[in-house]
Amino acid sequence: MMSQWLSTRNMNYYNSTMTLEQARKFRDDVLLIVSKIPRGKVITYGIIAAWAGWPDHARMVGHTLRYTPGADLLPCHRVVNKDGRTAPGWLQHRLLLQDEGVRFKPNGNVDMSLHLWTPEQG
DNA sequence: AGTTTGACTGGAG
DNA sequence: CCTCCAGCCAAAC
Repeated sequence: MMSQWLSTRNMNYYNSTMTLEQARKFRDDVLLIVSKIPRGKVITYGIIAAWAGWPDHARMVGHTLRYTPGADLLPCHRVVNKDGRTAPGWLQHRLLLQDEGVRFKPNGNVDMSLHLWTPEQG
């Protein structure tokens, strides 16, 4: 159940910015937020990281979603970068969003003015 | 143990 | 609109 992200890297956290406990909470907060994103809405890695209390860990949000087993059961396709760009190398990302009505701009990015969602919006 | 690599971000061209 | 770069930080080499 425990993600490989934690189980294989426990040692590192004690020498890094997070304790193991903080890393677990971070992961749980990330997954919690993602589970709450409404259909047809998107959120950014940075917003999630800040909400979880680690504003500088946007990259870790992406890493968590990609490598935590079970994260694929959540609507993690509703997470894009701050410009609305879909994940490089994940071809279905755009299609999954389009299936729920998300509009894309001519440059290929999500139209954030229409679909950005923040945790404060409930 | 040092370097490179990412589902990142902000700012500068 | 794009690319490039510095800062960011865990993971992979």
